[in-house]
Amino acid sequence: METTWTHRLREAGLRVTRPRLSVLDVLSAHPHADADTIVTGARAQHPTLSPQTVYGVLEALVSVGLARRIEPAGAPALFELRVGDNHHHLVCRSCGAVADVDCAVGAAPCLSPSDTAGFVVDEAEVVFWGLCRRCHGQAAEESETVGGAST
Amino acid sequence: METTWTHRLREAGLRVTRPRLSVLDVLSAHPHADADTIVTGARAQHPTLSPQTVYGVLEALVSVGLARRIEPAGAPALFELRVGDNHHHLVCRSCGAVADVDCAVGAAPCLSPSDTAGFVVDEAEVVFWGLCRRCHGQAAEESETVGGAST
DNA sequence: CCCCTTGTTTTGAACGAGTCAAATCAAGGG
DNA sequence: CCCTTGATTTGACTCGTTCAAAACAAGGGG
Repeated sequence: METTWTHRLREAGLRVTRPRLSVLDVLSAHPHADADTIVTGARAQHPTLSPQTVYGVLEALVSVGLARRIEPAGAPALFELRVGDNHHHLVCRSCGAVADVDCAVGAAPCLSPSDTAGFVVDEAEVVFWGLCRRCHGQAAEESETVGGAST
Repeated sequence: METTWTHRLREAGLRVTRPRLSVLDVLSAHPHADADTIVTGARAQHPTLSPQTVYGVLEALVSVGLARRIEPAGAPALFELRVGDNHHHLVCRSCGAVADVDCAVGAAPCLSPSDTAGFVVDEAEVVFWGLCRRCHGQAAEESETVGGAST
């Protein structure tokens, strides 16, 4: 349904505007998009949209819990619509691709550090670093080539 | 021993210079310092030290494995000398204080996401978010005051 | 249906953290 | 003591993001 976002926005106490619907559309199509990707994508529907507006929309969505911001080290922030389940992420060191992971084993094993040093912990954020299938495949090919085989 | 760092640097194939020793000193005293703190601290020993030099030193230390860089979301990067054990961190949402945590339960439970979506994972990074003892205490005091009690 | 209020968007400038590049300098082997 | 090469310095610059003021429009009240 097309008007689902309209309802979600109003339920959250936000006005329904074109920039917001465009951003939500882009996020549906790109589940882990950075601000720049969102600006570019949203301009398909709203060509005059400015980056600042997108930042404003994203902040509004995050603050009412319709979107979540993730910030992998060394990369611009990413936004996703999957909220409320505190899932984690796989990040490719080579191409930056991101995939979702449900919390590792059972409920929330990572929420139990052995010694919290007096901290009251409310969230455990986990990032798995590695290579995505494609980049890992390329790395393997290259080492083969280096090894001698060609073509 | 004062010359320990001298040996470590040489072992790593790095020249021993004043900026490097100063940075290492500051990191010993501040186990989770950001670049700015390091610049300020190191200037006690080397007043003309520039930020760019510190960035250079830090990059050198990280690249040879004498230091580790951590990047909590929404804050400047921090550097620490505790390396080689892939421990994790507690971060205070209020004041930014950081404490070390040994990996949660047993060996490395977090290194086993249920479904890796084709990724080859080489590291699991865990950040526990919450409030440190001091900030949690202040928050409690304030809600008490709001609730009615005083003094 | 129009007006008014208030939240949004727009415009444009500014910021902090970090990077890049060329020139100078000094560590430490010969 | 000199020379090579890596390290530091200087300065400009980039990127992602935030700030502020003015123009605008969503949508409730009359």
